[in-house]
Amino acid sequence: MSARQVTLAEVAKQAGVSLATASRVLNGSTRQVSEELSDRVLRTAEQLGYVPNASAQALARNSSSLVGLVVHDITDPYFSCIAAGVTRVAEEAGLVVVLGTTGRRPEREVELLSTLRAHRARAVVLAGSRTTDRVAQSRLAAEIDAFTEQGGRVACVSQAKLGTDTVVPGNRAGGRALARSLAELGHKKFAVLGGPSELVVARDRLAGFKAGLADAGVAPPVVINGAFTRDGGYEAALQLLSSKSRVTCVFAVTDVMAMGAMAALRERGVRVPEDMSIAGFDDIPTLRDTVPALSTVRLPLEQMGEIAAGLVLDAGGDEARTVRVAGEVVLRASTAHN
Amino acid sequence: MSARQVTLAEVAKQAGVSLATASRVLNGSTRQVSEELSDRVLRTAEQLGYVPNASAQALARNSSSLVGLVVHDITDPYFSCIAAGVTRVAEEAGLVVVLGTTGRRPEREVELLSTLRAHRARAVVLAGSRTTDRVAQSRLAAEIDAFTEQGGRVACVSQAKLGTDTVVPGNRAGGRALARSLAELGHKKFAVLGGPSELVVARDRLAGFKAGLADAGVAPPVVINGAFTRDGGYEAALQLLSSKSRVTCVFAVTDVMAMGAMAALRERGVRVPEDMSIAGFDDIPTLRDTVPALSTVRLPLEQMGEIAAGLVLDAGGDEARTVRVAGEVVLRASTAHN
DNA sequence: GCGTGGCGGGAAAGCGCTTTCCAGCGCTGC
DNA sequence: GCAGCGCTGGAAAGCGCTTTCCCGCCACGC
Repeated sequence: MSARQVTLAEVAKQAGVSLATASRVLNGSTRQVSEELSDRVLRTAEQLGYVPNASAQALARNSSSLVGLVVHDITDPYFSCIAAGVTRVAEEAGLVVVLGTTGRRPEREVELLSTLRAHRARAVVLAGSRTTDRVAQSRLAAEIDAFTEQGGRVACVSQAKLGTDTVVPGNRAGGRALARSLAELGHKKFAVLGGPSELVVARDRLAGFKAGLADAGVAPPVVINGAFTRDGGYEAALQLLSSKSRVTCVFAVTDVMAMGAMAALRERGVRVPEDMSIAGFDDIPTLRDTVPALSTVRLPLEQMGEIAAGLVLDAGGDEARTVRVAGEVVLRASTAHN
Repeated sequence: MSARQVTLAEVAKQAGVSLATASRVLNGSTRQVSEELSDRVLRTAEQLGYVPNASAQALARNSSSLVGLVVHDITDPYFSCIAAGVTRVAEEAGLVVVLGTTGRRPEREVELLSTLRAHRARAVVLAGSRTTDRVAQSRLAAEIDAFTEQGGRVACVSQAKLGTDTVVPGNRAGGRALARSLAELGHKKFAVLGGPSELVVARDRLAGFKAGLADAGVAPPVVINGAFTRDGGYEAALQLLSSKSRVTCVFAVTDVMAMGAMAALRERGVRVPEDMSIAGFDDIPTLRDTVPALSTVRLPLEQMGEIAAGLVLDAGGDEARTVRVAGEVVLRASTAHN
């Protein structure tokens, strides 16, 4: 084993041409090569099973074919959908996706970016949600600068005041619209299961929701913060149930949290939607199969990944571009009239 | 922008040492360097924000820090769980994961492997399910050979007669055990929603299930084949309902298919488990939140990813190793006595 | 005192490509 | 007839590292 790899030099020699010619044939050089030589090179390359060494190419060209993708947790449907979108676009462009997971640790994000920089990734999509932690943010910003200085491009999914291209879901507007729809159903007493207070996404959705309630002349909601996960939603719901508040409708700031919350309600014998209405945010695909079907604000997750990848791949100007993606309220069986 | 990248040479010059010394300091060379020089190098590297060029390192060392991961569809929880396991192990080992998705097209698998070979990935985990398509299989085998020839390692998740390290879930045994458990509940008339007949995983689970029924002295099941997806399960279930067969229990060969089937049953007003019991296979995390909770055969998906990554990362002998992972029958609310 | 061996440091030869630069050649235009 | 041009092919200089090889130095043992 470990038969040494076929190199361009071997192909060239075998075909009786120079290294330069072989290189020109086997890669879309601007230079023309006569059909005869070209054929010969192609044939011998094929015959020898030649595969160019990507590292060498990257080194010589000073640019690689890697695209980074940084997510918190790939098992979370929110992220895996975005990942699907990003990989689709990247693969179509003949690029290769490097997947990094942070486990929700901001410092991991910085580490990953640095690794990606080491690999001279040509672009990175950051799909983690930004925090309000000043220190973490500034370190991240510094790393992003270093990355772009080197000629790499960065795009974020979800808002980030980081001066990068960004795909911004309508978190605030979505939350607001949802609140109004729910108020129209006659609910008067709301609870919100919010994520960790330092997450911008969570804050925006909450703020939007509050604004929507205010629009409808409804009292502000009870807010319970929990982890941004299924179990976080579960815990938060339990906490809500054990509190004295008599709410009739609860909004979990992500679908994943809402699923956890529904499990908690079910366990405690609280019927959805008869005793309690519940809604989430994102419209992850698994929602189709919950019972009752969960009301939510639909975000085109895969498409968001595609857009982010698109932004980051076509050069664009120096200007940071922002693409807004609207959320659409989808009322299903988990929310009823009150 | 595009301020040229800090190179080792610059660090060396700045620190007043040779290239060799700088290299030795900044990477775990076996050679010792005096503390004084070492300090100086480290300090200037830090100060200049030096990040080694991974491509150059890969080229010089003739080995990269890339690990490939090939899945059919990253949004499928089965694969995303495995992916989580693989990335965890890879990241701990300081490696970087390259994610490739095939969309269930066998030729894509070959392409991806070739790309990974171009990148001199040091290892690859193939998480797609093998098919019985001879041509596709032999092309894949050839590509795997080429990859290993080059010193890369390959591991497969799910059985593959490909001569690679393999993590083998107990598909047959799991199917068999499940069948027996279900027969014990008193069911006499079964249906199986099988995947495409050329998928080995699907076949094995089906075969095991049939064997289990035979063990219990129950008649063979009605078999309906559909796509290996949620919608495939949905369609297959509809087909089952419109057929004349009066079955009381249905086994979908994957949880994802089972979820689709449950949706179909729900739509048609067939109550689970009162009118029909249903069970799946895999125990994907989302199962926790279906109603009724789905009976299944539990596979430690994330762990399988970890094991595969482990196999592929620690050198091991030339021998192809096989790790068997047992499935455990988990009966939940979706299956009832008959 | 001098060969020996161990050790820290540097020069330089690659690793497998890309790309610049130059040589040769057949044209055109004066 | 020849300067000038466009075009194809090859030689060779990198790209940023790692690693071999060599050199000088010091501590030893005889």
